[in-house]
Amino acid sequence: MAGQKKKSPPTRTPAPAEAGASRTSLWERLATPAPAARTVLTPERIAEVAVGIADAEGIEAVTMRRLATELGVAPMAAYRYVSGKDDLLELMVDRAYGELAAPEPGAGWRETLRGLAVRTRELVLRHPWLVQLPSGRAAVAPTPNRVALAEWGMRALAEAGLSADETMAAVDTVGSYVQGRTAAEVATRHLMAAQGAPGDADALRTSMAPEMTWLIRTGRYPAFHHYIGTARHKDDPQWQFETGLDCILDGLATRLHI
Amino acid sequence: MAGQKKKSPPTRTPAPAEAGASRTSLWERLATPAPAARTVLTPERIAEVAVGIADAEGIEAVTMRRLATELGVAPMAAYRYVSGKDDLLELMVDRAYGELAAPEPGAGWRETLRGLAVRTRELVLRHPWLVQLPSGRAAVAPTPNRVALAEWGMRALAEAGLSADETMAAVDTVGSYVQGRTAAEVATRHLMAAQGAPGDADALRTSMAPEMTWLIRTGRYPAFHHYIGTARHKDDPQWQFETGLDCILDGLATRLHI
DNA sequence: GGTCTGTTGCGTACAACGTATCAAGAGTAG
DNA sequence: CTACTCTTGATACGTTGTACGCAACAGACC
Repeated sequence: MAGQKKKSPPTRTPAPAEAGASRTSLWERLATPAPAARTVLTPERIAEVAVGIADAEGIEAVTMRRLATELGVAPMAAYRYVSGKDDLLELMVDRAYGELAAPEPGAGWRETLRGLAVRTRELVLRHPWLVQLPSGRAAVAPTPNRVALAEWGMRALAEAGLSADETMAAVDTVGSYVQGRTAAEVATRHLMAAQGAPGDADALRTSMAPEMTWLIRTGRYPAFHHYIGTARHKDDPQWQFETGLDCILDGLATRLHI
Repeated sequence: MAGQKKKSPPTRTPAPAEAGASRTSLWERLATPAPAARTVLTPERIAEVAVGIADAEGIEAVTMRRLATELGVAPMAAYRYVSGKDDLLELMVDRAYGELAAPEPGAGWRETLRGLAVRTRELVLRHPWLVQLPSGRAAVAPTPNRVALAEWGMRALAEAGLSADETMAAVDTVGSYVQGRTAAEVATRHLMAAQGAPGDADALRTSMAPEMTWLIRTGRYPAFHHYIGTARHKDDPQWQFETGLDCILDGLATRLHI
């Protein structure tokens, strides 16, 4: 089934320029076992190098030219494997999510879901660009390893005897929370890191982004001001993340009677 | 305090090119009452026109040139008011969030939080680009109207007698969920709208994006396959949103004893 | 009313990006 | 060795964001 004699069908469609209609899903294209010729470039290597750039210098440093340079290859070479930059980003996302290991089957649904959420947060902190993708498509694209994450969550809930709708709602709820919360955490960290305004000692004292400091001073947000002033865990994103997560898991247990 | 005689201080700093160090927060710059000269352009009009473009043709149609054309103005004119495209996006986001009205004070914390979440989802569905921003900074920037949303949430929880940490955790948890869930919903809708692959009747029957269909067929995701095949509310994002939201509200009530 | 001052908008220009297109190269099968 | 196919290179184009300097206008004061 691998190699035919004459007029062998093209083994891998060369990234069909995303022609509106028949967009074969990148993963489908990549699944053909790569018939081997002069193979200098592979999707894995492309993804690995791109992830390396993004980790080291941020997602905005990942340009097709920079990637090519890093790969020691001409600027257009990677286009044989990805149909455009969006595909590249999807490849990167999938590689990153590939770092997540499957949960051990023994644990209960709650421990499993909690572990997946916590480890996903750690993954995002390791690769902050996961929640800073410039594409919007890649940010939520169903890549194989990302779908695997949902699969694990659903398997964990199988024991609970929920309906299909309830199971999906539970998994998606936790997933949405993780995505939203980690995005906010990474953004906050970036805002704080970018501060350097002189004379804004308030910003450092209250550990707040300077833009936020000014907003607070307008007096439009008394409750916000009060709470942010007295909160003790304000600089403990892990506590915030896990507190919210535990609330959600409580809620699932309560409402779904599990 | 408004007009001095001679050597009057410059009334509005002309968008200081974002010089790393002293980044005055856009909102601070805009707060100076605009000393009136030949005012053809205002931040409000810029935001309004930009939002109009994004609503009609998607966020990728919003370029500085296109914006200038629509404003009937030279390409660089808007740079007097925004220091770059990121600022423009922030302006747009804030204008969109400005559509949200403050909740009525009478209701309890749960109804208020629920109403804010539901109405925020409707807002995002009205302006899908809110969760497709190419910047990542603008996507989570604390703009005045967005902070106002958090403020309302905190005021609603004031009656519940929670600690500052608990209050912030509750508001941020709901907010993160809304952000994550709506982003996924908008992305799914886009994926489905972009489908047109011939011969993929399965995609339509199961109302799944074609990329997802292929992934499922690999057999790597049996639980996912099973649940998505039997779920009845699979095409009812509102049900999914509200179910998850109610779970979270339940969880807050349970864990925080309110 | 004339002049002065500073803000507002315009025009040009450039570097960087994503990507289309075609030609050349490497490798294997016969 | 020859023919064929897949892979990479080179070149180039259109579009984007934006730096820079200059011209036009409004109002304040003499």
